[in-house]
Amino acid sequence: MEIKDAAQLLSALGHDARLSIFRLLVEAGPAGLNAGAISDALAMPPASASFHLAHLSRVGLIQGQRAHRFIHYSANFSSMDALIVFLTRNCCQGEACLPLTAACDTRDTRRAQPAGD
Amino acid sequence: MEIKDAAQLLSALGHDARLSIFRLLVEAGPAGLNAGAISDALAMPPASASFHLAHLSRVGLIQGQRAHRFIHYSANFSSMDALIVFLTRNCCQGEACLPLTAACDTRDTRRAQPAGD
DNA sequence: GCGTCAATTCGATAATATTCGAACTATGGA
DNA sequence: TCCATAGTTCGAATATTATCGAATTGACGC
Repeated sequence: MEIKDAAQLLSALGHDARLSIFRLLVEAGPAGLNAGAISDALAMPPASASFHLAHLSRVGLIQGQRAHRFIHYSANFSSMDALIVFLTRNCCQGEACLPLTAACDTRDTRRAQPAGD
Repeated sequence: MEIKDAAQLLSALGHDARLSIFRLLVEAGPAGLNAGAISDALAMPPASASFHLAHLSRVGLIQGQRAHRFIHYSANFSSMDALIVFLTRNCCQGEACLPLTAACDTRDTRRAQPAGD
């Protein structure tokens, strides 16, 4: 991943509405949610939700798949993964700079982490 | 960390110039770099660099400390750490969704990772 | 075909961010 | 005090982004 790609992803996430959508989908897991459920959950006008969903989709952070009359959106975990790797690569000259991230093994124990809520 | 705070950090990083600065400082480690070295390394006019440094500093992703005539900027690793935790919290319904991040233990082995460059 | 529901696109407005030369402030040395 | 250097702030043009009602497209059942 290059600077431009990473900046595009970060910029897409750097907005309250889009970050809320993305987090919702990240927590929803691979099954995802349809557009109506998203705009409903976040009390956002459908047109606004659609605008932001299109943006997230365009940069590859989420994807939508039509099922009958609904479009199910889900987070693209691998692009989030790549983004985190980009951010932390060659970091901090070998010091242990990310204790919370390190403590999180990206599996089930994460849910028990004192994540600083 | 709340949505608004995270969005502010992501938005700050969501710009080529600022992301380049931040990555430069992340790789520079705790010692950091002074403003001139940064604008020099990135071929950026001092006024532009200063504008972006101020932005990153305002949201807490970096900090500057004066030393004689220089101001040494360095990355704030703990805010990056908190941001990553925020992004990945309660994610993916317990599936192992972040293999690359998981493979990175945030210590010295990271530098040997096949990070997908 | 027609009505209905899910979702998107259009469009016009409003707000916010970016750029960077020039002027300015701060620090340190002669 | 005066000069040089490091860095910031000002300012004004430019560019980008967000908002969301209304119109539109697409899918389904009847």
